[in-house]
Amino acid sequence: MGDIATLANVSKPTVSRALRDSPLVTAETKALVLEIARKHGYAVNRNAQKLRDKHTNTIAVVADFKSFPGSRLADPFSFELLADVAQALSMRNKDLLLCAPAEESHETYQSILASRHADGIIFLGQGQRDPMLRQLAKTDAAFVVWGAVAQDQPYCAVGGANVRGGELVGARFAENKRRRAVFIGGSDKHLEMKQRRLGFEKAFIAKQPSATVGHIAVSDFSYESALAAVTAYFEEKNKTEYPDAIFAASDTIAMAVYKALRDRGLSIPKDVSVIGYNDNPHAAWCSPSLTTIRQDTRQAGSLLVEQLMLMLEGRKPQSIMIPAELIVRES
Amino acid sequence: MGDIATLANVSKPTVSRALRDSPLVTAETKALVLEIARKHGYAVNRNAQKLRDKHTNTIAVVADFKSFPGSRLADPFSFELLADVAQALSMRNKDLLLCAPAEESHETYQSILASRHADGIIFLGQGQRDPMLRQLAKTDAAFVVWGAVAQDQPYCAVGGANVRGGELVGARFAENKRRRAVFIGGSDKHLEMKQRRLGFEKAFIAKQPSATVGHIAVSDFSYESALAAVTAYFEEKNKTEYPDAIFAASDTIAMAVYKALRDRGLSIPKDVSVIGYNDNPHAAWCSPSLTTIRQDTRQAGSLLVEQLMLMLEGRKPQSIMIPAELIVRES
DNA sequence: TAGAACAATGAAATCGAAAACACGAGCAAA
DNA sequence: TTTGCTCGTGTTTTCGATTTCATTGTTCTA
Repeated sequence: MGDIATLANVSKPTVSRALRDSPLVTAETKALVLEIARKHGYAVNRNAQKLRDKHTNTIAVVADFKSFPGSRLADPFSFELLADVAQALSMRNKDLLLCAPAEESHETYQSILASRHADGIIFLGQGQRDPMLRQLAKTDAAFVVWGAVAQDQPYCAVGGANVRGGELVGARFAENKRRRAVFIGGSDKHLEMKQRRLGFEKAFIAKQPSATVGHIAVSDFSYESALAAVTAYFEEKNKTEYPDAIFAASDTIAMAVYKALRDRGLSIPKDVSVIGYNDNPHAAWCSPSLTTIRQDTRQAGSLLVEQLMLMLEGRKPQSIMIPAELIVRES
Repeated sequence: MGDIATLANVSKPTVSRALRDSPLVTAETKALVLEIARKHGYAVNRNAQKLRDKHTNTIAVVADFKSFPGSRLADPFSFELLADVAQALSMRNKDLLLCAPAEESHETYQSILASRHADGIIFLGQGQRDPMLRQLAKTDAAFVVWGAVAQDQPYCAVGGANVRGGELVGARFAENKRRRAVFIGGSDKHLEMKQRRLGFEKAFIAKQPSATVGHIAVSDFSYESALAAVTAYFEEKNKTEYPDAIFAASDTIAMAVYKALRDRGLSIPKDVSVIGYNDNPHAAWCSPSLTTIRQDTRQAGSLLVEQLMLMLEGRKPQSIMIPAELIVRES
């Protein structure tokens, strides 16, 4: 910056002001400085800026790419969410630091903020880290979470209306006169999964009091483990006990269900209805196309960013639920 | 840092050295400083560090999330690649700055480096930005690109063996005695697409000299535009001219082909063979399961990072092709 | 025409860490 | 006993931009 100043025959502060388009410098000087800076490919050093300004203008985004080490991709839903968060941040001119932390402790995340790596954190996926997040909330850390929105939560979360989503599925199965429904998804440690299951069971049984509801637990949300879980389930039941409706907690799991049903020669939806969650692109493309629950990731992304910005301005953020919509297709 | 120094009864540089585990300080002092720092939740200010050190330890990754504005996700392949690049970077303790630049010019990217935002750039997807990249290569910018590897390229690229991939498909169709093959993919401005098409046509015609090869161009790689393009293609042909083999430049496009064929009551693979590209997870799940070309994104990610690191060390990087593998399934 | 108000600019201090350099103590060799 | 070296530590300077605060002219008002 000193060089530019010399070249323009002004002082460093003037260059700084010109570059930040301050009203304190003449249009003439401004133009001169800008021209010289451009010509020499000069760009202000962001690190000096960050040091001086004491804020970094960047947000750390924590995403779990792999549902477990060595597996293939997590559900594409996470990526849509990431893409939409990225867009929301870029609209506010914030930089996005993508984190896949090695160690999962609140100290790790505190130090991201303490070291001025980022001004705030967005967690894409609450998963099983609720206890850690509660710890983190005790500090003055600025963060928001995509996940279940609950009553007693000491931190700000934005998430789908999971209970409602479950209810929609339960009601739909009931309407179609299904009698042996099964939920397949994660354990109750996963708050979102628990909400979906609860809403589902309640709504289904309310309308079909004499029907039954089962539960298949999967350890992670990969296709492989879901397939293993469903297969095991079928193998220990005899044919008369087979479900006639399956609610999969994600579309990826639903694909594993499709496979298991096809292997057994069961037809979808005649023998068994299937409903998924998230409305992955290919839910619409597969055959039969998959009925599923859609959550608007675009809206989710911008709400997450919006609430975090509120926190950074010192204002109070709000936990928000975004609607769940049943997309009825063939399954 | 000054405070920690006072508390530990030493000077700032000693704290600095202790924290960086320098051999110049006593194990005793080191332990004391570490303990005090931990207790007070102190973390070194990364921005001051970056300013002083003149390098940022962060890499900018440019990813195109949307194939065109307003569309849904780009092909999941990009995300697998992103995930694997993220992992490769985190193994080297590099931070990942995710960029979705508004303006696509070499100046934009130069200024990311000039402003010390990042030390280097990884472009995930060459797309149509080859001319821009050539401009950028004229500067001393450190960057690598996922995309087509070509002879006269003035920059370092890591990419799939697209010609070879195309050849595998062409050979496979020829083996199956197909006579009217069609390639559906992007224009020749997209170097990767061009390579796939060329390899395909050459290999197919070589083994089936009397056969024909057609070409359907799609503007972007979304399901919707692919479906529109295929549909239009079928509508202007009469039945006898229908292809009996279709090579889709991505699995997403292949799904659109599936849909179009199903709509016309054509059976896969009896009437028409279909082969895709990338081996998306659900290529294996759909029915009939999709024969496709696999590229190892894990390897791609670590090679991209490795070559970039070479550049940053001042050594000469190398463009590298990773193998294409034909995954034979039902289609 | 003096004095105030104002507009544009410059000098110096600051952010937090790290490297260069300096220094004193302890020890070995001469 | 003196010189010279190593070891641990402290002093000082530096990185580059920005924000006081001070300083010029300039214009306007009484």
